[in-house]
Amino acid sequence: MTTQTMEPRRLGRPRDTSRDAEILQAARDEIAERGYERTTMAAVAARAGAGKATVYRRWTTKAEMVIDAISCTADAALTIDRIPDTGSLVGDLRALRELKHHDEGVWLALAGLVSELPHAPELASAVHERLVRPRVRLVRALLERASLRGELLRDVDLDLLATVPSAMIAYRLLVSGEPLDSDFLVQLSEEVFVPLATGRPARVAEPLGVL
Amino acid sequence: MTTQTMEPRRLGRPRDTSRDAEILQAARDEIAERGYERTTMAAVAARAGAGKATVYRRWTTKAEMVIDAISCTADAALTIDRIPDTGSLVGDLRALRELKHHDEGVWLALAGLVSELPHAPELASAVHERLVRPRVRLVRALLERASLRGELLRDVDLDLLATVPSAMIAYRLLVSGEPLDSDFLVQLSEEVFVPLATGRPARVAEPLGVL
Amino acid sequence: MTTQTMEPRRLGRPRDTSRDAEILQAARDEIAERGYERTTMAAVAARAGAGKATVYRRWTTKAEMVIDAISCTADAALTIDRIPDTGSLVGDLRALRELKHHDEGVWLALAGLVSELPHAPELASAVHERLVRPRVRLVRALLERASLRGELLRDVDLDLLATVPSAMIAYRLLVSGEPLDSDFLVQLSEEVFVPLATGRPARVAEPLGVL
Amino acid sequence: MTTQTMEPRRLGRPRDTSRDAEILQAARDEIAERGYERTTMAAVAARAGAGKATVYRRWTTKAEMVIDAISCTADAALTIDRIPDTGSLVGDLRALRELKHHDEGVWLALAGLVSELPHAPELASAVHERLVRPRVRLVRALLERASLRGELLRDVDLDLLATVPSAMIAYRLLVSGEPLDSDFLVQLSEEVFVPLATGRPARVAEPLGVL
DNA sequence: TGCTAAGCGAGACGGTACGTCGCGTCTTCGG
DNA sequence: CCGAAGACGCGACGTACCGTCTCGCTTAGCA
Repeated sequence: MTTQTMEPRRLGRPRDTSRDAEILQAARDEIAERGYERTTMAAVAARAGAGKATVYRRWTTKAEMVIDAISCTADAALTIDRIPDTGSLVGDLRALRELKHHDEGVWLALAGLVSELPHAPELASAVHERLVRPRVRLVRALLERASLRGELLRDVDLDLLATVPSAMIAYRLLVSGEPLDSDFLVQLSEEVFVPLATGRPARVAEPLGVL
Repeated sequence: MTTQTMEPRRLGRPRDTSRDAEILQAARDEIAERGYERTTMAAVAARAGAGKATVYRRWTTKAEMVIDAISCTADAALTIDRIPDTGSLVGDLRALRELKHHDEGVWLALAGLVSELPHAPELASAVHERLVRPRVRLVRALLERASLRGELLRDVDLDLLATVPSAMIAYRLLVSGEPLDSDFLVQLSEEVFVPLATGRPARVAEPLGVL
Repeated sequence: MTTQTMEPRRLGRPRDTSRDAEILQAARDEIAERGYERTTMAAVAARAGAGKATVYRRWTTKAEMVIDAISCTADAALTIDRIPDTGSLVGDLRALRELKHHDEGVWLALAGLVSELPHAPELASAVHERLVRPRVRLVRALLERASLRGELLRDVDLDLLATVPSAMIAYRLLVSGEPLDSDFLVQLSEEVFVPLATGRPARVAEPLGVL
Repeated sequence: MTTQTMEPRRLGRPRDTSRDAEILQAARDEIAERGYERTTMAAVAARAGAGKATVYRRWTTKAEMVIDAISCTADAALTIDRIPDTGSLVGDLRALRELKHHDEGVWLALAGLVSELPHAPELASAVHERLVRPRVRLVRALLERASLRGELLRDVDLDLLATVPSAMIAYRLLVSGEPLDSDFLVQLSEEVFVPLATGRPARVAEPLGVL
């Protein structure tokens, strides 16, 4: 047995994989400029200097393409390894805030997909797997780290707790339409998330906003 | 007594107000069946046995119509008056849960509007005023009632806190796609919201539904 | 019984029949400028200030539209009544040449349809009925007029004979690509058609070209 | 012996000239089945078991390929040498009819090219040279042979006359859509062409097919 | 009672995005 | 270097939906 996969040795000209990234970048740019709804497949293709067929060969649907576009970003690969252990949950979160290049774009692009999710299970699972889960998983990892330190309340449900930041951020961007300024992020972290996890009240005396 | 408004005394056939409710019901049905994106003004009109002009005479936009459709429901008018004062925040929330006829429909319809909000300020404020604010306001009223009882932590930000339940519910329905079962609502209330507001950990001794 | 037709009393906004002519004119203009192949439905619609749907509502196919476009012209309605009886076949043809506003456009548009005819029977019969037959019928009527005068040979097949001018004109425009100059038309008439019909040789002594 | 041309001695694998004929045959088959418009280069290549590049290496355009396809047939090489001198024009034409393997296919393929001719001069001249001229030239040669015999009218224009059969055949196949049955060919020859050339009426005593 | 203006169902209108398909070129691989 | 396969840029196709406009009718309220 030569190869472990049964792929039948692709014939013909292979996909130009460099076009993938260029098209996804064009998609991100269009979405950033015009929003999901007003983003056109033709415009994405034109911006990437590609034909529409080249786009549709890769993604059969605008939604699929957008998922790839917004999940293939640097900070999508944000893992617990890149968050230094500062010795406390509140410190770790502060470190996380400094790392994150404010991924508003991801959430705003998600806005356009939300209406499709209930009727497109594959799309929903892709969104979940690529966009939602990584963020929740990272928070959960921080909670587990804090748990090892003994910072957490005994009986708290980590799975539920880990969704709180994503929920609050999504709500602020998608529903109430306010920006993700750092005041909000600090407040979310130190007045909501940490007290909830540790059972200790927020340290209100401390000046808000590291940045 | 003349009319108090300067309306120039409408001539001609008056609008048939009974059509409003029928159209809104048709809109709700279509949205429930097909989702916001796939709902067509023509389909709503046809389902209501009306012409498109009859619909557009009342709402200039699909989004506006949908807002009316989903905000004109019984539990949209839920106010603090209808929540009995049970003597504790956790009890009040339990009463609220019993009152609420699970307004999933409202949130799912909201899903379709989310993508338009960043580009349609009027729509955004309508959504905010009609859908979001009433729910947040109700929660805030419950918090104020609890505050008078002395249940709350001194320095908690009521405005931020009051958005937590809406945020968690929106996230569950719109983003993670899970249903609003009562286990979740109990957990949200008693493991997240109440501890956050009062600073006291969840009453873990009490059975929390199935889990 | 009220009306003789069973038409069910058309509902809704009636077609704006004035758009028909404007679209057909736009189609003729586009075809004249760019040729049949390069004429686009979108371009025709845009030139007519119409939407594509308005065009497709009337003609489901480019070919159908073009047939209408080229058959709804003034000289399409050319009948024997408008050809004065000059007393001889050759004179009648001369009168015909003066009447005809050189319908090259019709034939050139036909060029684009020719490739579809063998596979589209409806199209073929439309082309035949609207474009070909009227021209052949006119010539045949002139032949019959000449026959009453006793100009014709006894045994000539009028049906076949009547197709000769159309065939020669089509061949010149579509196949050999030469223009329909008046020398050719005179020669066709006086060296080919009249001798063929009457059995008398062309009158070569006479100077060619009335015009 | 070196090559007589200055071609720089082609390197590498020589072109497989057997593919030419296979591709042209595939092209003819496709055109016969689907018509020129609906014939696809990809389909021709696939039918020939070839890649599109193999096709385009030989002909830069669908039209060019089709011209080759339809001009590389046996009776395309029909010359005056193969028409026995029967002693009369009408006899020579009868001999020609017996030789010709009814080249309907050529004319039907031409149908698809007609629409391109006005905008593609090279294509037009190729069509003219390869398809039209040989047929006209053959007829003209027969006319010249008849002229030597003294059969023709003195002042007839041979160039114009020689196009009549092609024009009538093209018209019948491309425009009126009727088949090239032998009745028509006989009538064309003996009631139209010969009388026109010789000035003598058709020999009506002889039975003309069915009619 | 009849007039009049606006409401009504129906559907045509100008736009615009969609996803598909064909053309003619280009790029990879194996022979 | 050829040949098979197929990706590429381009752009037309025909469909669907949006929000507006227009048709002929119905229906209230005023005269």
